[in-house]
Amino acid sequence: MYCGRVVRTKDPAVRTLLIERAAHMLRTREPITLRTLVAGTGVSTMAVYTYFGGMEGLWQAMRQEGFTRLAEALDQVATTADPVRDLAALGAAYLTNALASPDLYRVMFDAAFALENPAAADETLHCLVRTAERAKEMGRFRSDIDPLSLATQTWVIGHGLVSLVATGPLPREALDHGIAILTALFVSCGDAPETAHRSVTEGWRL
Amino acid sequence: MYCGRVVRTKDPAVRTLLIERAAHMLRTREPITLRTLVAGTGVSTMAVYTYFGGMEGLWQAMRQEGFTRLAEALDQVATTADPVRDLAALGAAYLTNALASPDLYRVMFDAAFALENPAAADETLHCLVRTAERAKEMGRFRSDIDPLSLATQTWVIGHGLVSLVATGPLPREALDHGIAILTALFVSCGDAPETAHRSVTEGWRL
DNA sequence: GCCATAACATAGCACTGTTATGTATTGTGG
DNA sequence: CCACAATACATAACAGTGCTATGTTATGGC
Repeated sequence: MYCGRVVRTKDPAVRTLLIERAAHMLRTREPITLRTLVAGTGVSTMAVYTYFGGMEGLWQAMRQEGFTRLAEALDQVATTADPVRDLAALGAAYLTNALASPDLYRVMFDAAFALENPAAADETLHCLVRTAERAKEMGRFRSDIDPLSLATQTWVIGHGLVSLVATGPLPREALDHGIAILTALFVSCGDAPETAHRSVTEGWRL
Repeated sequence: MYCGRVVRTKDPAVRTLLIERAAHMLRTREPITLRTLVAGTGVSTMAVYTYFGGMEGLWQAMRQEGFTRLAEALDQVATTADPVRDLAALGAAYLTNALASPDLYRVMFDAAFALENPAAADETLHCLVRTAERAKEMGRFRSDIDPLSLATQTWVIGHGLVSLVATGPLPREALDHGIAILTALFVSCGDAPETAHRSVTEGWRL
């Protein structure tokens, strides 16, 4: 059996260089095109095709990078003895991360990436689910509460808030609505109203 | 003082023709470009510039059209004796309208249209606010509830749901989470849990 | 040391939105 | 009534886009 010879290997440094340059151009609001991306880097336009298979592949890589950073940001949220506070803090971290780089956020949730990487969504939800489970085990939530559903609902609230604020319709102060909605949601899960309100306002530090 | 003469007037029919054709191409997933848009219509590419000032102007007109249709869809929601049900129905109508034409929805909330037409958002919120006021007057909500805030929160929930479902991360069944979140929100406003649940499930017909 | 194969560079293609330029049309003031 | 000025519209060109065809260079296994 003939095994084809592998003769040249891609340089991973070039790949990360392009991604970081694209991320930088995204931050500085420069339009990212094939030619502006490679300009000044010394590499030619073909590099985008050998490393990403085209511009769409680069955007996919950017989305992956965005989800990775989001997961890191959520992981850095402190775990305290109050899981309800932590759940609100995770929501706040979601907002902070998204509003810190709204352009990357827009790329992440750009349409037409359906099912491209369904694991990314689950990964994002994972720490939310664990925190919800913890709150349930501590007796803050009723035993019939589904942690995954609650995590999803928390995500929905955070995403709706940051979407409407980032794209313009709602002013930045509207983020405070998150406190009321989350508190109502957690109370409906069995937490005591005063306790829930205190935990949420404590975790909701933007 | 010299007043310039107005000698030729634009034909409004051409404007609506282009908008409707663009809307149709949006529905049929055809890529909308300057040339594909005017192809077959008999008008030349310059028409887009005389009527919209360019492609960006056409997208703005599309957004306006989208918000107008959304307002009409919300206006068609029946007003019953149960304002809490109506509030949930408005949320459901928002989802239905958005998912019926997800591409138009994406255009509407496309980024970089910040403050382009801030009245559009208020217009969208208006019937939500009125319904919230009605529920408050009927004693379903506490007297300290701010209808505008509650309407905004309802909008945030609906928008978060439809965004995550339309762009892929969440499956369509996730729309059912709206019932739990809205019920929790309305209960937090003073409505009785059983009554709120019944009203929301009644209004939440997708 | 071959030499097949991948990495890379160059030039061109079809397409995009936009604009410059020329023509046709039309309402109105004299 | 009608000449004219200003607008609507058509044609063609321009700069820029992503992408691909083609040629060149470099490299690692036999």
